[in-house]
Amino acid sequence: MAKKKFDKDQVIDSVIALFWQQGFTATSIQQIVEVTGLKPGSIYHEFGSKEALFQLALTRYTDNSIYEMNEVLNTSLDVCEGIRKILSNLVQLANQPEYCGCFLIKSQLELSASNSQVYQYTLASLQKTENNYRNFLSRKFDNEKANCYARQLMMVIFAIRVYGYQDIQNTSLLQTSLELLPWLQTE
Amino acid sequence: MAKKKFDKDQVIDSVIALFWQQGFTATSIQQIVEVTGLKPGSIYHEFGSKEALFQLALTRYTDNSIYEMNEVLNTSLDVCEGIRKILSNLVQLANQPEYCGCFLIKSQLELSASNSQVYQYTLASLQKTENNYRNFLSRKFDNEKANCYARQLMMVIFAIRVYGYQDIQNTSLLQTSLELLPWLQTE
DNA sequence: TAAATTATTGAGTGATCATTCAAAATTTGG
DNA sequence: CCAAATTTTGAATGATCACTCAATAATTTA
Repeated sequence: MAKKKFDKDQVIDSVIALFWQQGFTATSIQQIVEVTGLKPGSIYHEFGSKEALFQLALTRYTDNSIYEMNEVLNTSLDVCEGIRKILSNLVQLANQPEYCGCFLIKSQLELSASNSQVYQYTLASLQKTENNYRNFLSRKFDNEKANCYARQLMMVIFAIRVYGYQDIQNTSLLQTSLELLPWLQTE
Repeated sequence: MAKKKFDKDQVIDSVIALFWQQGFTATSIQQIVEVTGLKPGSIYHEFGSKEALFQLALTRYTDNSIYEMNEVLNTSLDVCEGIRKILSNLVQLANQPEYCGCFLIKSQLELSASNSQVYQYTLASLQKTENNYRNFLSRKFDNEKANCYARQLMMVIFAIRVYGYQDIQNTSLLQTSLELLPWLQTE
């Protein structure tokens, strides 16, 4: 067996930014060739298709997002403080000049008309995210409340992700988010 | 002057659905040829470019959306009732099987990396929508409150637009929206 | 009706699209 | 070190992309 020369993980990493910024359709294999340094043949030998590579990139993004999310949540002493930290981080991202939204949401909107496997994946992943928040919230709240709050939280996160393109002052987006979720205030 | 044979407005109307569903990049001139019955030459003679036609389609969608929004608002006796009707309509749209989100938001996310004129238009249009809500809310609330509530409302609307892809039961999305905006309850 | 003006045509432009594959290079097992 | 296995190559595939333009058709003006 011949050993692989290039690092598959590294290729996926460099491709994430491309797909994230431009979307699936607007990103060409040629651009992937330029960014990765691989030739078309190598890309297709390793990944099979543009769509399969896109799925790998999106999966890595999602897994990484959920991992980081849980890291913030699990290092917080208070449940609500953890959520607040998450929201604060999202708003901070939204205020960066090179902000390009949420890869998962962008993909969902772009591919919604196709009903492809990748689109189904975005649906499932966002549901998984909500479930993750619900589980975390049930540390503090009863099941009914955790359920309601998790959905509210998801909606506010969606809102931040989209509103983030609008350039308003740094603090305002976070403030409005906290107004929408009064139960986040522990005091 | 030779009289025009085809109805420009009608062409734009048939093209809206195409761009709305598939996005700018994924929609080809060939598809536009098929849908409108026009030949490529006619399309370019009349509209100049794919992007210009897209802009016309998006502008009509936006103008129409704001018109319909104001129609609902102005035929409501109470300010909050008007807003509730808007939200209810949006949720109802989101629950239709052929739901394809908000054309403006989809375009914003797709074109955000390009920083094109169309992208700038999406930013301005969504800002205009928020201003419209703020003006309406100031019928009932003082300026400060109208400002806060308009932003909250925009965020909830963004959230509905995105969450709408997830297939949850009909009532749940509206209920969560109303939970997020308790000031909508007049009683 | 004749001439001028404009709309429409549709085959054709070169560029770029995702993808392929036989050949070359590389690596490993014996 | 040789042979088998695997990776990598990169030119080439046909399809499709947005777009053009000289020719034709339709309409208006004079």
